[in-house]
Amino acid sequence: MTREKDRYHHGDLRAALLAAAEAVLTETGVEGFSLRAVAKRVGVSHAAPAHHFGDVQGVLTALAAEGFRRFLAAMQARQAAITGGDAEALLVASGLGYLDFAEASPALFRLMFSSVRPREETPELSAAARDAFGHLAADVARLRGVSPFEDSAAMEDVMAAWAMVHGVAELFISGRLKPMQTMTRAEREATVASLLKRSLARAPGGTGQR
Amino acid sequence: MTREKDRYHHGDLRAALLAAAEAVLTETGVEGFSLRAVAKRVGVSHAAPAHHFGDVQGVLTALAAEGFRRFLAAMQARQAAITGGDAEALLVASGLGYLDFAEASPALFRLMFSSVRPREETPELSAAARDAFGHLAADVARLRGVSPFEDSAAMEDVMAAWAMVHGVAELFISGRLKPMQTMTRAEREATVASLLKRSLARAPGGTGQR
DNA sequence: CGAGCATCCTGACGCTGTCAACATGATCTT
DNA sequence: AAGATCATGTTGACAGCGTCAGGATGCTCG
Repeated sequence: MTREKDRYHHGDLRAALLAAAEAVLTETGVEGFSLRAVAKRVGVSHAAPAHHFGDVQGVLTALAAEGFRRFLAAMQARQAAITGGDAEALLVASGLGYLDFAEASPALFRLMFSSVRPREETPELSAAARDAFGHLAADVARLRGVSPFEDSAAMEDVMAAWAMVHGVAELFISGRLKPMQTMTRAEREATVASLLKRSLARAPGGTGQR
Repeated sequence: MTREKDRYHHGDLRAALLAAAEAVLTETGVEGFSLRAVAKRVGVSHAAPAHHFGDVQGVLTALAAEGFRRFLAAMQARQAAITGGDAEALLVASGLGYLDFAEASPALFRLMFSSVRPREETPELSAAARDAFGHLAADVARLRGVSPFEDSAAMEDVMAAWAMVHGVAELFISGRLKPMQTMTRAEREATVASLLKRSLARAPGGTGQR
């Protein structure tokens, strides 16, 4: 079953390249990302990555896909940390996991959500993104007792919660949410929970859309 | 006082470069942005932009600053279009203007909010961004009758409304808000208004932060 | 043991941003 | 009016970039 180390010329170059790529991404952002810098960091020739990922877009696509998987894991981890929570508490936990990820890996977060470089149509990436979205949808389904895909009001709940937590995440890692930057961690989480609950408060009458 | 046209070699190269830069940005995104492509589009040598903007970051910074000014104008335009609206209707109008801008200039929107390339500390850029934020804060101040900078509950309202509309904008231009992509313009605006009103619904008890 | 193949390297191409040196033309001083 | 000065724009060079073609290396399996 082919141990990771001591085989081939390098070992497991693909994984090593991905790790180095994330490091480069973190240091330089998507805009300054360089394939040659990744190769140099691993100590391999500048053209080696092409054999595993095709081109630079391939590397960024694989990175984004792995990002979505870890993103989902961050939400699940927050949920696993609470014991006797109701459906709303579980949804709030997902939101906090959402923010955990964005805060821990802002460059990766932006690559996933605000970049045109990864190939969106790739099966691996679109599946990983769909799973992450599905997690939020499932949270709302549990809360409302109905699938968002069959109930437009529940779908509006999904959009509301998602947009709210995503907006907070984006603005926060951009340093534009000044009031939240000065809070303690506990204060911040309480505020985020409060904001998320707002997003679940259905307006009287709702949208009126089908 | 030095007319814009018919002087120097080109005329008003700075403005022409900015216009070309926005076109290139729209076509290629931040990641594929090229200073030489901008120069070529204007029909000028590849090093000409340096005299007006220093380097590529200077161009993107100026572009982002102009973006924030037009961003503010889009919010004001929506407000000017309604006649007898109350404070909440005015805030919703700002939100719709927010989305107008993001939808009309997604690449510029991302440059302003999700890129590390513009120099944030530049006076021109930070002032333009501050004005845009101030507009939202003023909307909330009118709605609540108190300045968000003196009332933490009102500041939470600002964060809520901002995060909500920003999240909607980001997810929408990324094509990730599927249910909203299939709506008519009127349906979409009604949904956004509904979501924005959610963000203004204070939870019973609030956050409890100072 | 040797064929085949996945893996990795070398060298080249045109592209990029930035810099230094030079040309041009408007403005200001004397 | 003439010359100096400076903003404006050009040219050429440099290293770094992504990508491709071709060659080297070493594992795997017949």
